[in-house]
Amino acid sequence: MNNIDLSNLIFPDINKSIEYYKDMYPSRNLDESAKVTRFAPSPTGFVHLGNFETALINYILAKTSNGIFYLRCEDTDQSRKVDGSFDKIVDVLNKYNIKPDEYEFNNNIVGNYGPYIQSKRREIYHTFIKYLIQIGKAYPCFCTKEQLNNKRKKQEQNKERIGYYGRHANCRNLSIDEQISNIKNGIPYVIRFKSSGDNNKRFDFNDLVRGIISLPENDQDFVIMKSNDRLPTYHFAHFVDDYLMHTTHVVRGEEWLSSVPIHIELFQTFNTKHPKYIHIPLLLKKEGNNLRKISKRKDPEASMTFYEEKGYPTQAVIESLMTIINSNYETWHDNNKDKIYLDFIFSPKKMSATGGALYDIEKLNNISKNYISKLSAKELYNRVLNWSKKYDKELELLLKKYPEYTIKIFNIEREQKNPRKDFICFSDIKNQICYMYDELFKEKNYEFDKITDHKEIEKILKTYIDKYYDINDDKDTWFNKLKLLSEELGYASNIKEYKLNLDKYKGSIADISTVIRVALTTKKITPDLYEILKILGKERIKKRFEVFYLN
RNA sequence: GGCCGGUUGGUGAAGUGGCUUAACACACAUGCCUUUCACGCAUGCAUUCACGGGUCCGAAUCCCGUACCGGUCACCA
Repeated sequence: MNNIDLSNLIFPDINKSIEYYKDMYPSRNLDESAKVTRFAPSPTGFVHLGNFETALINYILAKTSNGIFYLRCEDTDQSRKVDGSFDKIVDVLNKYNIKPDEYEFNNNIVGNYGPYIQSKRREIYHTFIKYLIQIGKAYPCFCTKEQLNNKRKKQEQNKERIGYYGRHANCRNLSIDEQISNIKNGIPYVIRFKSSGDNNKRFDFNDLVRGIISLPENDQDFVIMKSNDRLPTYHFAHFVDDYLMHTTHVVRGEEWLSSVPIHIELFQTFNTKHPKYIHIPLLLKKEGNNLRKISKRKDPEASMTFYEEKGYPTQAVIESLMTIINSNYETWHDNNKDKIYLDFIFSPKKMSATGGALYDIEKLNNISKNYISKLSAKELYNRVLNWSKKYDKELELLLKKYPEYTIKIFNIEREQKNPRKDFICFSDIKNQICYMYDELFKEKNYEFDKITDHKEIEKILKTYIDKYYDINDDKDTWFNKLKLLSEELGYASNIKEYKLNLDKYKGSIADISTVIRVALTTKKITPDLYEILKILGKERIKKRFEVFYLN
């Protein structure tokens, strides 16, 4: 009995060689500088902001080098798999217009290096594992979970390095006959890689963000195939897939940095170059005095659905991530206003290696505010309408009922050099302009400021509407009339004048405007009053004023 | 506990030995403009780069030590 017999016993149906697959997936015919990258999420739930950041960087790397960006579904952990979550991932990528060149979706394979779903690549993994067994670089391990736990406890007690390595790797020394009879007796087993590394030796590893790092060689006999579903673990699937798919750059979270020795050893075993690695810092969040990983459960902003529900424009989300990804991005963008993020030359070295980038929602708000302010009224209308279809039915109805009217509202202090910036995201809008629609003008918490006396309010409103307001006035005329109104009622028409003679006046034109504004909208803060009056129309103005008339 | 990474204002950070009396942006504050709100503009906001020591004419930048924070040590990715 020898390794060949063992490998045939474990994989009786595998009869292809690794050469077969190497031929099947030849080198990609690309320029030397072209980068092949991938987004390789596991379908375990919703899309995390950090995952999305990874996807974005991978995409940028490929697109800016005339390379290939592909999507690979890493579903080797069947127990954590959540139905429909891969669809969500595809959906998010689509929304943000991050289009993979190669992918597999709904049984439709695009690209020559598939399948792109790991659970469908079982035969390929098995072929590689069979080969490793044959050359004596992998072996079945029959240790139970309990035995492994005990081993770990013992190691902890003895203050030894924890793990399955060297003399702690019991099953490594089983004879072929023992292995074969165990398998024939139906004892469950995993396949482990037989490491030939030495933990006391070190090697230099070049991480594209951090530079050269000295790491110890791997000597762990890590698991490469799980026992019940016979699927590979991440480490092995990473090697096989990125090897056969000819990935040139792997972008992943910092948590993988400590697995690098394992991955390097795998690539070395097959005498092949490993891809370049870009380990990006984790997105962290401050909680009290401690930092922690941004988490799906505690932080709504960790999920990409948060940004969609709130109605942040996708461009704003990408912009804000770009400022995190490369700190010189913002300056570049200010100097290249007409360019898009794909024109920017991304440099991993410019990435912060600080393991503590706090995702700053304030920053996103600012970027988003600016972005929305630059949209035309028509464009904004379309975007908000589109958003409302899914997230705000009431708003959708209104937008559809009053398209022209709404665009007029959106156009107040917009489409000019320095537009107004008061919408952070689409979900913000309804509340800010609710007073423009009678249907939404229900909750009435009038924010009167200085003048609260009802008699005075009535007098101001009545005089204004009866004597002064004319919807056809141009802005100067309108404003002059406001001055006349102020003077007639004993208020200063000029603020400076008022400040100089506080006791001469009841107040100033500012107080008069506030009364009109609040009576009309309930709010102290609104866009330009002249425009609002004009858009509301005289009838509606009258109605809103009448509420304040004492009988 | 072992190994790896990190530590510059309220926040993201620039900075790799002298051009830094620490850039830029967000946030905040004040003022100007202004009918209000906003926009815009102006000003302010780290005498100091976790701490201690060393090298040097010169250190946020190089070296050593300490502290703290994060990651990892699964048949999860």
